[in-house]
Amino acid sequence: MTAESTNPDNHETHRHGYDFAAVEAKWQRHWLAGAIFAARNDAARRKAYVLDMFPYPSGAGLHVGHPEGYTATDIYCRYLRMTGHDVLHPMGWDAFGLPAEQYAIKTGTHPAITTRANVATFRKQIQALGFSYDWNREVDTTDPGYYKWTQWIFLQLFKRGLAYTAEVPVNWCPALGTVLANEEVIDGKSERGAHPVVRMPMRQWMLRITAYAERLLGDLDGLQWPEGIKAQQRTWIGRSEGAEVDFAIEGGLGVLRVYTTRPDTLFGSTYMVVAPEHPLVEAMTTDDRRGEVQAYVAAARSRSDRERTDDSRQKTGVFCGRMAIHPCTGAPIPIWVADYVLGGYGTGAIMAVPAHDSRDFAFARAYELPIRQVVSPTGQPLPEPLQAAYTDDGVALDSGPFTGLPTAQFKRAIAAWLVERGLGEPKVHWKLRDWVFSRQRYWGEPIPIFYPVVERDGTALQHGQLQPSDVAQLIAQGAARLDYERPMPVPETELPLRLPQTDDFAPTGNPEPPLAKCHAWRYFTQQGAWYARETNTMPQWAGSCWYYLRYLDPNNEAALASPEAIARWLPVDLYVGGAEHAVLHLLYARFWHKVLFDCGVVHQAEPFQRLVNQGMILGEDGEKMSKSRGNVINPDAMLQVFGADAFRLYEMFMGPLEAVKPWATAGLHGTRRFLNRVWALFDKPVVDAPADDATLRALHKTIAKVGDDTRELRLNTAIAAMMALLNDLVRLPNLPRSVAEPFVLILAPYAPHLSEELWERLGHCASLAWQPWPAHDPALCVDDTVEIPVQVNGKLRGKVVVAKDTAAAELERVALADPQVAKWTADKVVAKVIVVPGRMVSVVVK
RNA sequence: GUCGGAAUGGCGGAAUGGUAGACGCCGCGGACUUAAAAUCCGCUGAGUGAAGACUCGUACGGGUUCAAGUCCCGUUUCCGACACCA
Repeated sequence: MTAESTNPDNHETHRHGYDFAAVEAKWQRHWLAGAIFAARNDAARRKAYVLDMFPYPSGAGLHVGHPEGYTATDIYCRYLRMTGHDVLHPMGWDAFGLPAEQYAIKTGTHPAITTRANVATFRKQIQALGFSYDWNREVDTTDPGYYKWTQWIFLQLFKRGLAYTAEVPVNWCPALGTVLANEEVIDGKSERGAHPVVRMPMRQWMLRITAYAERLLGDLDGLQWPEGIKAQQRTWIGRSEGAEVDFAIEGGLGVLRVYTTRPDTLFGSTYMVVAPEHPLVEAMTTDDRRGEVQAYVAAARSRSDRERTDDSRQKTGVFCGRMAIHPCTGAPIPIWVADYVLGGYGTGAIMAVPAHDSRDFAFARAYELPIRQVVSPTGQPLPEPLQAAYTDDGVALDSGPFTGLPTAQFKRAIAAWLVERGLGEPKVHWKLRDWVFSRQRYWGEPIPIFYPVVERDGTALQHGQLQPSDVAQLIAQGAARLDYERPMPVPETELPLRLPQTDDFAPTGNPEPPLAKCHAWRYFTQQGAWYARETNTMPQWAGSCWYYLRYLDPNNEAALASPEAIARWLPVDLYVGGAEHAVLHLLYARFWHKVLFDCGVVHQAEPFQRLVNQGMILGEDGEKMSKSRGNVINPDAMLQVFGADAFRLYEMFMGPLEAVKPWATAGLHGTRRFLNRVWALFDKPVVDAPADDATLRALHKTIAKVGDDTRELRLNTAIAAMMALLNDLVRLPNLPRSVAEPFVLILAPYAPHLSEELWERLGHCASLAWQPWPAHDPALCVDDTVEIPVQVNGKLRGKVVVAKDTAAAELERVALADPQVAKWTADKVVAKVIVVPGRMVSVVVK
């Protein structure tokens, strides 16, 4: 008996089982104080790098979704330690981001202070769940020691020509005086206050992720990732094979180049469309159409991407007045300007084939343009008028020399034909765009770039007696400007480029970032000349792109991680997190990893070998948890009532890790009861006598199953198996040590606090965290006798109990002799008997 | 629309093509208690039956097989992602 259960002051907890609050606090202290889970590093042992997607430490604290993935990886890691692995299992904070900055603007509290407080809350909450993280490796993306290396990676990108600036539209909200992120803009209005938002071009940093499109696509094949995530990334990258074709523009205006994936429908092209931003729009527009076209282009420009791509919108466009010459038939076809063609994809111009493209079909219908069939399933035209575009492959018709060719052959033939005549060529295009990398925000990593300050005539602004604020004034007055054509990298030795301390996070009132107001930080002299720092900061994705590398060697000041640590731990063997990061985070991180691979920093092409998405936990009403629905479950409250072990167990017992599943607090009573029953089991005398055969078999089967299930992350069925074993053990008069010890050990990854306590009670002084996983005896995992179902004409009619290795002939004899079976075979002719020894007997009668 | 996933008792879920519903929740009955809670024992897919037992049953319609929740074809519904990318 322990002190808890005999202490009269503790009768409350005794009645409900053991004092889990005391036990859990005790072991959490013990693990932390002894750094029990510091990653061991012995090159002779197998390594495992198990990673959770690190959280953004929001002010709201942990929700029940966070511990779902964390518990799964914790169980897995504890299992791996017991099976002889060196395990790297770290945790950290993705702490740059919008909410802290918005809070700062509202309250004046510096984001660093908010962040520190939130991190402390998160750490405490996570530790209260007893996870076996190596806390010596905690990282925080807002720590200058961390973002020094985020900036360093940016410089590598810059040096390789993968970071560049371009004029890109941003969402500028004049009423709020700030630039908004896409997700802060809803239907062209600001999320807060519903003020109008205008799109205006601004100089932005871009990352050339498109240069890696081919590799980002190809390398997906070798990854152990959910099919859905791979499919999403493939779609996002959007490789498309087709051809570019030149159409001559009437009036000697050169050629209009289009991209199509269906060059086989070339003969069906009855008009052309260029995007409103196409460079030739101006030149192609005839004078009588100019007013109309200009108005259309202006209207299109003011529309947001979202509006323009709204599917339900009626297609619009204007005829520019000019005709193109069909390269095959020589027929003149009209050139239209319409915003259903996107400027940023392909060549920004298409040949419209209304008979075989649903968008062109809709447009042709609306503007009464001709529709010409050139493909059909059989090569015979479908009845006209067509009700919809026929977009499948088929056989060509009315296509000159190509008539009668199946689509695939046609595509090959026309490609050669186009190349031969210099009219076009096969071409691959990608949907993936370069990554807009700058944000007009304070709370992010400063981009380590600066520009010369020059006078009106372009000569360097000399130091003189100027102060930074004077320089700012000169620029404001137009007497000086930044030479954005000459971006210069901050020397690596000067990293980190720290965020300036400031209390002024308020929007600037113009599209410039808040850092533009930090004159003393922004303007500096070097060899007598003035320079100005970049004032855009990096997006939140930056820090999360490479954090898995910093964990390897978090305090290294000379490199982002030592070559030894990189060689030892990479790649990440298991990465667990939410599916909401299917595309962006996982694609960006893969991109950076490949760049670092090309830099020779890392040695695998891919960072994350195996990926698992935990399913969302819904509210008790089956709806997504949200404050407005009032169905949010607070994990702290659950821990208070049920304890960490019961909470962990419940989250895993709810169902498969990947599944979306509703919360049910009632279910926690089940896991709480289970743990109490385990505790009560040890009230039985622990004896050194051997266990009976049935118990031994049940134990060994359970050890095998829990091991298998844990490796496969089928944690729900592993728990069910341990519950079933307990149901057997409680019936025993006493508890053989040879059963008690393995049982505690297999339970340990799942309910580590209780297990440590029981392990100690069994007389062990060291933590069980590094105990070997109990071995199971395969001979004890099968029964000597088995119950064999007997089917007659496919229906279960009887069961016979036989020795497990009963031969087929004997099994058949016993089965047919069984009275229950005989009842169904009497008066019938046995036509066939299928015997699967050890499994079942199936009798066919007539 | 496209892509990915799912559909099994009152609920969460389990089932290498081979005894559907393990395990748990809820519920019901019983023991203990002055009583309740907690705990322990038992029952718990639907239907027929006194019982032995039988019939039906894994979204729907077909098919393959001695045997289908599981494999194949088609349909419906739900969830998630993408969505004018030519």
